[in-house]
Amino acid sequence: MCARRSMKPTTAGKKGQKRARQQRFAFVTKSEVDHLEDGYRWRKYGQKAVKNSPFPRSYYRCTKCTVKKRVERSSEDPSVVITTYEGQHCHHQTSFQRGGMHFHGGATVALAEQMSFVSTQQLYNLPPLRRQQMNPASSESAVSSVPPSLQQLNGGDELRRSTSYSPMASATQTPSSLVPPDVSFDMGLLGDIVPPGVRNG
DNA sequence: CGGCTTTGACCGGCGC
DNA sequence: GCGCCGGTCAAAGCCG
Repeated sequence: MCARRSMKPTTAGKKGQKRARQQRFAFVTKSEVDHLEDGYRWRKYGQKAVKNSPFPRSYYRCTKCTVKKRVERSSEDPSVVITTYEGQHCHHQTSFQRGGMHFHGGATVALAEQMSFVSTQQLYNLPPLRRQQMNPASSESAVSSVPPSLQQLNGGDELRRSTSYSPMASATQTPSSLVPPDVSFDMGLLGDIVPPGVRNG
């Protein structure tokens, strides 16, 4: 209303570094709620309506660190929520591990099993497909090893057709197949979300 | 009283 | 060079 941001070099002031070069990890989840409880405290700091989807995109930021989370619903399947994590948590879970009985100990595991790990690149390959140079080979993308199922989609137009998130359906049935033990999820995010024991199998 | 959510506006980058 | 889009901030309001 008044003097908004006097001089915030943050908005996009990273002109030198262009855009955040933090690890990004996106995955698809089938949930009614767009806010997935991953054990961290998220504070909503913005919401914008995107062209790709009739649903608005929500922006969350960890109250403990600078990790950001983007949540948007699929334009095809309102029940499908696309969550994109940016950055790594440098702290422990705030809650849910003790009093947060919302999920028991295996909550994280269940969560991971529900999710379909999709490389950000795939998400950026969706319809709009504007900037391809976003992450050509800078390995900026989160996942280096994409499951065969996903690769298939990545190679075909299926992803942007109607089977958008077919892998998710499979995930509901055979999640293990989507996440081979070879996958190198060194992105802290996954590591924080999924216990080491689970990642190893 | 504190914390979180909501809404609008502004900025920066990229595409055409 | 202009326009469009995405992303973030900031203030106000509401709820616990």
